[in-house]
Amino acid sequence: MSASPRAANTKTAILDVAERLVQRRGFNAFSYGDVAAELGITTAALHYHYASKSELGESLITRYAATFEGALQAIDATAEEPPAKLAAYCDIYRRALAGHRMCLCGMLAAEFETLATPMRDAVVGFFEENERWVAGLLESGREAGGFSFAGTAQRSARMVIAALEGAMLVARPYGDLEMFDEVAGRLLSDFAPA
Amino acid sequence: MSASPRAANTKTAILDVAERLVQRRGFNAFSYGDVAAELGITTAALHYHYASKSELGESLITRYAATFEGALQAIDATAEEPPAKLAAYCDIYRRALAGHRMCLCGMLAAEFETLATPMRDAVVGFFEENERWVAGLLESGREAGGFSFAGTAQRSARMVIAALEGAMLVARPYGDLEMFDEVAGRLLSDFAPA
DNA sequence: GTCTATAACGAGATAGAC
DNA sequence: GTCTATCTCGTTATAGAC
Repeated sequence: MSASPRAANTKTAILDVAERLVQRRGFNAFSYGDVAAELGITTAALHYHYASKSELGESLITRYAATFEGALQAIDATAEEPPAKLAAYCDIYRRALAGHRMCLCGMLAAEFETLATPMRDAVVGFFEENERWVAGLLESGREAGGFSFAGTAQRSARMVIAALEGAMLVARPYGDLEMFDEVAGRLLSDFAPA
Repeated sequence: MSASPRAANTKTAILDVAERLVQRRGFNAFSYGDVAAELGITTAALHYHYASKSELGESLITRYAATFEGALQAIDATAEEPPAKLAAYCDIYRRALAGHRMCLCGMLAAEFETLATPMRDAVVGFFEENERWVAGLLESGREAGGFSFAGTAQRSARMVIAALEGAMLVARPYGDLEMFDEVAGRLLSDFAPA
């Protein structure tokens, strides 16, 4: 065993801890000290892997977006109908909330004005990609007859994402997963054909 | 600057500046120094008016909730029909977004885990009050025939608030007011009778 | 790759003069 | 009611030893 595999593990472990802290407390409310203490290393070691907090933030978003994209492709790969796929999409958000986490990019959207440009661009990119995917799903569902809605698919996609991000935001203070389910359930039934 | 006529209203001026900073940057990303510098006073003077940052935060939410409540009563006092009242409700959020601001309590909801108990309670109280008001409006609209929706009014009210908070959250990074309008417009048309 | 040590700064908060 | 001065602590970040 060389020393290299260990390095990759530490990098990943840092991302894991930082990701959870950002999703729960926000980017401006976690510190290198928090992450270092939890991993049993020093902040200096942390700076070896991620030179600056902004750099760590960029890596956080990049990995999160890639994981999210993977989840979307997994949904696409199922033989389910569009309504079931939309439900699966809602469930991605639900699982984060069940872990007392906000969507990473939803949290960063709140703190948007305090972020460096590279992080801002990455956050916007995440939402654009999601909007594109949801719009595609809605459109194919409308063509297949599983969905019914007025206006453009893009407009409805924005509604879906806004409602889900907002549901997480508001349900978390209540500590009420059922409140999220109510919003998601209502969202799904809104697209059901009459 | 020392002869500012604002001197007698320092407490209010502090709230004004702090409120804008929290709505734009978040509670954890503004400091006594930021507020003091903008007002041309020292942080020591600030501590005279608000002994701690948490105390300032509580006053911020209390005033915000009262102002919001006043806006709701103003809507109630109009002779408009429920759909027009719901549109007016959406417009409260829209005006904040036009000023590049998140809803104060939406921002604090993101930072919820980092807040002291009194601030948490005040944030939850704000959302409960809003949910109550919107549910009442939806119910009276359904009875009068201006609205049509399935399920309980409370459930639909949660959907409305989640969508509006989420629309603000997601639209702000884009700097796109029209994106908020799309979500709000879709929300309003969803409640229109078939 | 991780450590010790420390720099450099900003934060919230307090004491006491005016 | 506001000031100067100061305290204490936490933060990001760097230098250099191991």
